Parts: sequence; C-alpha cells; structure tokens
Amino acid sequence: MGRRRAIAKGQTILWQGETASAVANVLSGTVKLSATTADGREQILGIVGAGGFIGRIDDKASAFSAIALNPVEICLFPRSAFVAMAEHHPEVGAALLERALADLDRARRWLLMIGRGTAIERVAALLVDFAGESTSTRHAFPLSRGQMADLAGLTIETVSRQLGKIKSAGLIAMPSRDIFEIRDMETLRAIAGEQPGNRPH
Amino acid sequence: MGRRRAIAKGQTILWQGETASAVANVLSGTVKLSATTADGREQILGIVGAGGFIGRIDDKASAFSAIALNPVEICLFPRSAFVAMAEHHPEVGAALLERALADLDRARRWLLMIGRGTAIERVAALLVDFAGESTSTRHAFPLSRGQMADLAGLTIETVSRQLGKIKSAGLIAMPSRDIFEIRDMETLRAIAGEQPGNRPH
DNA sequence: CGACCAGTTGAGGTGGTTCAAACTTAGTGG
DNA sequence: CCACTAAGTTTGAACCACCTCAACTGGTCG
Repeated sequence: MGRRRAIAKGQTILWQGETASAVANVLSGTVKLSATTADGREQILGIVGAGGFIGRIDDKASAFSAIALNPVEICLFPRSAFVAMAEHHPEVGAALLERALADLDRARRWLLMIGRGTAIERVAALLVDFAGESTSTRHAFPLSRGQMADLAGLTIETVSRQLGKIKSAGLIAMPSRDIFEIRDMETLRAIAGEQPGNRPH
Repeated sequence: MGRRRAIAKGQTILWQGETASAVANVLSGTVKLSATTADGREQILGIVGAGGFIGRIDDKASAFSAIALNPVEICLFPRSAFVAMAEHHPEVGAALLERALADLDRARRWLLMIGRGTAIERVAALLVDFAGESTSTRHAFPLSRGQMADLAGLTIETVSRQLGKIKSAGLIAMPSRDIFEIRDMETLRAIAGEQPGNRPH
C-alpha cells in the first residue's frame, strides 16, 4: 500500500516551510534533512536511510527540507491513512516509536557535538561514524566536503584543514581524496569524545 | 499505576552512562536533559515539563543525565511494563509517538540554532521561547545565566553580554536581573531567525 | 587541450572564549 | 541594623579557533 515513487539525486522531497499532506517511507537510498537560515547558512539536521520516515504527523509547516543525496525510492502515504494505520496496528506504531526515539537520541548526541565540540572533535566524530561497525579499515567518504561541513556546522575549509591535521597525525591515510583508511581508531574515537555508541546517524 | 516519587531541586533522576531499568513520566516540575563532555563542558539537550517522558525503551546506556531544575514529581514504571502498555493500548502508544516526534522536531530546530546561529541569535531565541505564547510582556527568567549558556552552547559571559546588547538596543528592559520585559517582540523574533513556530522547548 | 569543479592551502579578520576583577543581591549571625 | 559572606552576574582585556576571502591544485569531461 502507498504510492511508490523514484526520486533523482539532489531532488527535494519536502520543502522547508511546506505543510505536506503526505508522509513517506524511504525504501532505498539516502535522504538529508537540512534547514537554511534566512541568510543562507545551511545545517544538516539528520540523515535518513532505508526504512526511515519523512514527514509530519500534524499539519504544521516543516522546519526543514528533505533532499535526496543519491537516487532514492520512497513510498508515499496520505497522512490520515498513515496515522490510522499506526493506531490500528500496534506493532507498526511500536516500530515507529522505536525509530523516533532512536532518531531523537541521535539528534541529541549530535547536539552535544555541535554545541560543545571543537572542529577537530566534530570531524573525528564524522570519520568514526562513517567507519561505523565495519571491520574493514578502508572507506569511501559518503558525503562531499561541503556536506560534511553542513553536517558538522563548520565551513568546507575548516573540514579540509582538520582532515589534513588528522591525516598528518597518522590517524588516517587518504590515498585519494574520496577514500580514507583508518590507522588508529582508538585515538580517533578518543578525540571524537566517544561515549560507547555515539553515532549521529 | 507506577510508583510516585518526589525529587528535590538539583537532584539527578538519571545519570549519563547509566542503563536504567525504569522509565519515568514527569507529573509536575521541570527536568533538564544534559550531557557533559570528558573535559567538563556541559550542553543542555532538552527540557522536559509536566507530561514528558524520561528514559529509554531499549537497554542501552543513556547519553545524558536528567536533572530536576525545581521540585519535581515523577511516576516510575519498570521498562517492560511500560513497553507492554504502549503495545496494548494504541492510544497510549500514539500519544507517546506524537510526543517523541514533537521532541525530535524541537531538537532539530535547536540543532540549527546551535550549529549556525550567532550568539545574539541564540540568546534572542531563548528570550522568544521564554516569552512563549503569553500575551503579557513581563517575564521572569526561568533559567539562570549558566543554564541559559549551557542550553545555547555559549559561556555565561557571552550570554550576559548579549543580553546587555539586546537591552541597550531597547528590545527588552531588565528591571531586576531575573526579570525582563519585552519591548520589541517583532525585532526580537527577527533576530532569532524565527520561522513560525520555532520553539526549542 | 582547455574549462570546470571539488578540494586544498594561505593570510588576515573577528566573534566568542578565557582569565580576572568588580559588582549585586540574598542570606546569616553578631 | 549592620557587617560579613557566598553565589550569581556583569564588565574588561587579551587571546585563539574558526571564518572569510583569495589563490592555487588536481582530477574529469567535453
């Protein structure tokens, strides 16, 4: 049930300020939630992957936009149908609640990082996050420098410089500019100020 | 149902890093959710008032502490009982979901403010929030300068200086140090960068 | 080859922090 | 009623992390 829809990379699914009458489920791909201040500064507020939920349950205006970072498939529901389903199928509602609380947790952890972390701490946190639970040491950057900057609340230049610092400290290697290899995960986590399980997305 | 419990001002209800086996509902009073970095910098992640929910549904460690800002009454449930109730009573689950999504919204709005806002914008946003929907122009600061700083991701000194600036610009008056009167709400909202409905808590 | 785009590097400016001192206010006891 | 204290706040000066602006580099695609 719901209408399936393909979204091209870079296309906006939901506009900041819009009051959407539909909600969506992400089937595949990655979506960024980002807001822009009146004078054009952008901040990424969250990243939604497969299984994630986009939209509002009430009819208020959205505080942020949802934009596809790569080709995305979503499943659209009218809001009323969605709410009804959540109320009649407890297991759906419970899953939704669980996800909302997990998202809330991530948003709050990120809030600490942005509010109190230095530039190098934020960039280290991004790297730790990109590495995820994966055992392999080699990774591609899933985000451009600009997107990393918008996520960390920094500028492109600062992100680039901090990556340089981390590289020359021997914590990572960067064989090409969109690939990094973790050399010292322990120190990296320490810089990121990682309490166990500190993953923004 | 659940055990009722009175908490004194300043007492910690939930410790950062703790894995609590109980969740709580706030009956009265105000609780701050705050996290502290390894080197002692604190960031308030959220404010929970009456009707709010504290705790985790899973058994992971909490990323933040919950501390009473004033005398608080809470109602404690074992986590399992709470989860069961949410699953068997759809309307409870729905209410919980609604609140979680609202909290998520506030956290994300605050993330934008913290990530991209200047000091004066953050302080103005606090004032607008304190004023709330109230029609009266005179208000008491519900938080100390230090708490405002921890909430805005600034230092006490910066909060004090920005308040001074806002005062001498004639946007507010401060007849005593814990009372303020709004003189120019429109400009204040404009500085806060308020998209309609931009309230962090 | 040349244009373009993302990323890097450099130099200088600035907003917010840090450290320190003065001030205010409420509470306490002589 | 007046020190005296203690906690919170304000103010000042110097510093530094990050931003801004600008030039440069290295890939990629026509």
